[in-house]
Amino acid sequence: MVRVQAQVMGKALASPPMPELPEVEISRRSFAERLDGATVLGLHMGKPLRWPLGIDPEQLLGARLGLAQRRGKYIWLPLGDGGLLLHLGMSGALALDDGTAPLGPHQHMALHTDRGRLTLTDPRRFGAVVWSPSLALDPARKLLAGLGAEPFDPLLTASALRRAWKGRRVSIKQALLAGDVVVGAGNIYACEALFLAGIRPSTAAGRVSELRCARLLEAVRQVLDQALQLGGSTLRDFSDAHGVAGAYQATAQVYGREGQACRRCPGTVKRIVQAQRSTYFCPLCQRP
DNA sequence: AAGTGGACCTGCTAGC
DNA sequence: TGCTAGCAGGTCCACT
Repeated sequence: MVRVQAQVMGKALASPPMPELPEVEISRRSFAERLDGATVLGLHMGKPLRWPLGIDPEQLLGARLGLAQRRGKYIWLPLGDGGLLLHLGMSGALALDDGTAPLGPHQHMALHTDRGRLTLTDPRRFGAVVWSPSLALDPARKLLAGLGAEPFDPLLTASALRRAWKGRRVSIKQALLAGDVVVGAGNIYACEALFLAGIRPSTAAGRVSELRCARLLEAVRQVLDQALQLGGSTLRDFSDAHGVAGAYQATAQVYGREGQACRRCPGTVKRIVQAQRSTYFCPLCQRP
């Protein structure tokens, strides 16, 4: 199991980065094909997660799993007549093993199948495992209803972003993070994408021109794609189902780099707080 | 309608 | 050294 110290420029991060879209997608890929068609032998739930499971695990015995899909940061795992909606919250990680090792204190879900055991390790328990009779019915319907477009959806365009954000007075950083227009950019990637696009995070979303929306969309795609290729950003909490840690974090341009030199210009990376979250940016590269 | 802030939770760290 | 307060963050929800 690969474990890399979480550090940036020699300085330990205050807290590990969280699962964002690339991490969720990598998790999904790491077990989806293996469990497609598997039979459930048992489902064990540990300490309460964000919501109750919503079904008696006994009712799932013998049910067949389908191919796991992703929508935003949610994973939909078809199961029997319905499915499980999974969310990794801020500290969750999925792992596939042979089911022989005893469960750790933070492993709050264990799905035993004839092809291995899928576990959710989630120390902070902001994650979720929820039964839903289908994607079109509650609770899945309600949870997925407010999600914006998938960032790699070819139908998503700069003019669509411009239209959606027109008149909105919240900052572009908060608008991006809200995920109601485009999903997938959490705090890290939102900061990184705005840096790449040269947009000041505090700029009102409604004041971002279509040209800059185009740059931002391009930047979001670039940042997420790079993270996917590098295996996700998290070095400590996150790992895929084989326990392989990600390497994106080392390439961060601004995130977690307050007071350090900008990698593009003579400026210094600044940190501000927006909606109770840290935002990192370069005041010289990123214009209002 | 749009925006704001609280709640959830626990590991880590800075500061006393 | 040992303790504690504060911070990190994704999402939903209640409230303005």
